[in-house]
This record gives sequence, structure tokens and C-alpha cells, in this order.
Amino acid sequence: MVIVIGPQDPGSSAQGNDAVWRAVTVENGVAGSTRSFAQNQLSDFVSAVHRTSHHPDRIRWVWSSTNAVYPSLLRAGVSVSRCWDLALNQTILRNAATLPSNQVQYSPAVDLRTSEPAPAGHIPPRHDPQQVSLFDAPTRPGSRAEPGIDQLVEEFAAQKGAVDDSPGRQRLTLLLAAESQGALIAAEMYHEGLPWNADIHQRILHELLGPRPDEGERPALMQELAEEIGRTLGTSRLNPDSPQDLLRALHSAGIEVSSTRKWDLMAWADRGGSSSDQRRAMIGPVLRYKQLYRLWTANGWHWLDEWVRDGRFHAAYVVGGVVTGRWAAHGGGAMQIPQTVRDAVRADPGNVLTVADASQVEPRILAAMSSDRALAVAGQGKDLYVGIAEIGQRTGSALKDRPAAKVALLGAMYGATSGEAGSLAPHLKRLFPEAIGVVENAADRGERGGQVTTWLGRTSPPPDQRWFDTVKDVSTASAEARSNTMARSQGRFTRNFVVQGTAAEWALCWMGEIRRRLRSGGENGGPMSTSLVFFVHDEVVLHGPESEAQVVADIVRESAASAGRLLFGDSPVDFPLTVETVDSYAEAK
DNA sequence: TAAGGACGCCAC
DNA sequence: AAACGTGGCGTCCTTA
Repeated sequence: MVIVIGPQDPGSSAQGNDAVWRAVTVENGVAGSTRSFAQNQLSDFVSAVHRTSHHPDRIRWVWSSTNAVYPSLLRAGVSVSRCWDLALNQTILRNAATLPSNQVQYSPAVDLRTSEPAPAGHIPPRHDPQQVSLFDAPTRPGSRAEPGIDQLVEEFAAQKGAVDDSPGRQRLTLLLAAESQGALIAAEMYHEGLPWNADIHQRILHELLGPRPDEGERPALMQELAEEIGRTLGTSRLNPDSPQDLLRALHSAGIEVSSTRKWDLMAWADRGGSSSDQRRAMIGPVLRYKQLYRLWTANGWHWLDEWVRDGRFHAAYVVGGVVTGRWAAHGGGAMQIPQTVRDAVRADPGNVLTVADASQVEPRILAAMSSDRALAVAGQGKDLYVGIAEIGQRTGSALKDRPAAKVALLGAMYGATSGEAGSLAPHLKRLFPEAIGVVENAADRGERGGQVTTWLGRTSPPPDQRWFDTVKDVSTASAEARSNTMARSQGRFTRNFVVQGTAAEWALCWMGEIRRRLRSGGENGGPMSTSLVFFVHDEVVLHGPESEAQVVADIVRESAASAGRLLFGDSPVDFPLTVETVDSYAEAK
């Protein structure tokens, strides 16, 4: 059963909390019964429908945007099993329709584009969630009128029709369902939050930086380092925060680097023969300073004040925020929590964290989508890179150890042409022609300005007119060089798009399956107490009672296999995980 | 003085 | 050593 909900009348966000909303049941594409309720009665309405339904889990709630509706339901303690996020699905369909070979005919009934992608949860952490009403979210600053229920019903029909009439309907349907499910998960993870122990975080900061400094002051241990650097380089009152000043000081000390980058400095230190110890001593304090500077500015006391509330870090995910379909996150650097502070992520007493990491997902995805049997077999029951190295040794190929196999395979997916990855590329192609064929094909298309699609049908955006203009211009040698650079760059993008995007689809299905099982894995088919609390591309973190940990580990593993089957049928590709039950995130490697 | 680019580093 | 994909973000620094 499908139920579309939305405001009775189109209007702006000015409508009050008592605005009239309607719920329209849609059966076989036909709008049926209609019920009305006040917007502030939304959660009551949804739970009443759930109570009176024989199969509440089979209801698909259709709404303009999960971000605009679902957080208030969660705050009222109401969750739903399935939804259809019209805004997210519109984005996918619009893109799909730009590529004729997809044969997707889609004209939106209403424009649901937002000028900015809206983070899940949408509540700035400084504010009290209870005081935020439904539509004061940063959802559509474009001041477009909020669509009314009739438009939403029409739009749903337009989307459903576009999918059903397309040759790729099965996969596309799965993609839209997975994307929408992702929106639910993102909102739920935002709501729940990642358990974050501020005391431990502060201990880490104190140990590495010293006591919290006054506003505008440098932490004590950084200050000491700054002075030491000044002495070592012979530049008094040097400000290491300024790359310009630092580079000047390095040069005046005879350190010939072209930038102040970590790698540049390390390379300089390792260049020298006999004096390399001396060189390391010179740049050592600089490197340490940079490390501390990063911790202080990115995940220091300010970050803690800003982002951790009541022992939780609420990551605001942006579903589909990356062109490839990966999620992005807005605020707090949620997807770049550095190793140095991960020890602050701690399970509540009596609970544990389950950290699950999918091993070598992207190459495995490539194996599955290319039906490359050799690559699939290489990863069966073992680390895929190790498997490749074993084949390499047997066949006398240059891919003779794990590091070589890894660099070669990543290089193939990123489009590396030079260095070790570049020189290993032909060897890889000889062993796995089908897999390499898929990425080369995607790159070829991209270089010519064409578009590519993921396994489920997410379509890459076409390059803009400026790109075509630049690529066409080969009038001079430098123009031709520019043309080649642009073309190759686009080729690397489309090359990576198919793999990264399909991996994102696998991850969506993986999480969706985990969620589905958690919701019914408890007593009498009820929900378990464990929930998903964190996600980064190919890794999930769950938090819940220790007593559930064993079952949760099984669920996470089975869901990975299930996601593989959902996408690729009975493909021989394995999707193994590293699953660890821990008290601290830092314990999970 | 605000905006935006450059830089550099973090994550996968 | 760099070059080889997708991002976020804080700071410095230049420009309007």
C-alpha cells in the first residue's frame, strides 16, 4: 500500500503548525481514499494508521522529502518501514532522463530541486530540536512554494510511470527504494547520534595539546613546538600557521621544498644519504606541529562544544550528496573522524559497538559488474589483493605481492597512468580483461563527453558546454594539451563513477537490509534494541545491548551477502566483512 | 570587510 | 615521489 502525504494547499513555509494535511491512498496508480489531519497531528496520524493496518511494514509513505517530514516523526517516537522520497528520486530520474539510451521518459509534475542539498535531520545542533517546526528547515531556500498534496500525488505518478515504462525498471525501482530507505536511515542515525564520550575526548586533547588555552591563544604544547621550529630554522617569531611564512623560513634554512606539505617535507628528509637523520631532526618539529594543528582546529575543544550534545555526535548526512550516489555529510566533518579521536566513541554502559567494514568493496563490485570470473575467484574466501598476488606469483606476473596488487587495482579504478600503478596496469589487464574492460569503456565514453550509468541506473551528469568548447579547441599546441587534459580528466571521472556509484548502491542495500532485520529481529518479531549509528561509504557502526551483539554480527554479515544477491543475483563474488564488537571505536582497526 | 580561492589534511 | 577517484572543512590570503 502506498500513502502520499503532504499539505492540502500549496504554499510557502509560512503555513503554521495547524495547517491541514492530507493523506491519499494510491492503489494501482489510482488515488483512493483521502483523510485529513492537522500538520501537528502527523505523528498521531501515522501511528494510528500503523495500529489499524494488518501489515504496517508494507506501507510505503510517499512524501516530498524525508528531511522535511521524518525528523518530527522520530522525535515523536514514530518510525516507518518504507518511504518514497520524491525529491531524492526526482534527482535520480532527472539525470537518468538526460541519457537517451536509458529510455527514461520523465517530466516532473513539480520541481522539487533544492538550491542546496539538505542534510538529514536538518537541525542545527545549537538549537533545541523540540522548538523546530516542520518547515523551518534549510530545505529549500529558493523560496519556491511548498507543493501541495495534489501536486505530490501527480509527481508520484510521474515518477512511478517513468520507472515502470523504462527497460531498466527492475534495477531503477530498486535504486529508488534503496535511496529512499537511505534517507530514512540517515534521519534515524542523525536522531540517534554516535555515542561520544566528551571526557575521553578532552583527555586526548589534554595529553596531546596541553590544557585548553584561552580564546585566541595557542595550546601550550603547540606554542613550545612553534618556538622550537623558530630556533631550528633560525627564524625568530615564526608563525607556522602561515604556509607562506613557513615556506620562507624553510628556504632560508636551506630546506629546498616546493611546498610546506607533509609529503613534500618527508620526501626532502629522505632524499639525503648520510645526513638524513639530521634532516629528519630539522623537519620533525614541523611535522609534529602540523599534526597537532590539525587536531586542534578540526577536532579540538571548539568541535566538541559545537557538535557533541548529551554524549552524542549527530552527523547530518546528505543522502546522494555526492554525484556518484555516495553520501556526504554537512557539519562536524562526520565522514572524516580522524583516528586520533576515535577512542572517544564509546558504547554506553552495558552496550557495545559493532563496527563492520566491507573488505575491498570497490574491486569486488567491479568484479561483479563485469562478470570477471577470475577476479571474483581471486577474492573468494580471502583478501582480494592477496588473491591477486597469489595469481600473480603463479603466473609470473609483476603483481607478485599484496601492495603491488592493491596499487594496481586502485590505479585501474582511478585511472592512474604513471608511476607504479601505471606500469602495473598492463599486467592487471592481462589477468582480468573483463574487469579492466568495464572501467576502460567508461573512461572512453567520458573522454568523448558521454555519460555512464551505475549498475542500478544512476547516471553521470554530462560535461558542461565549456568542457566541450575546450576539448574541441586544438588550434594550438597548448590548446591541444589543454583539450587532452580536460578529456582525460572527464574520463577518470566516468571511469570511477561506475565503480564508486555501484559500490554506493551496494552499501545502501547492505544498510537497508541491516535495518530491515533489526526492525523485526527482536522478541515476537518486534524491533531489536540495537540501532545503526554511523556510516562511512563501506563501513557501519551499530550500538546496542551486549546481549544482542552476536545476533547483530550475524545480521551484518548476512546483510552483506544479501545485498550482493539483490544486486548481482548468484554472482560468484563474495562480500566479506571485518566485524568487530568493541567498547571503543579505536579498538576497531 | 565580506567573499572566494588556495592550501593542506582528514576520511573512504 | 607523484599521481590517480569522491568529498568536508578550517585557516590563510588575495581581491572586490
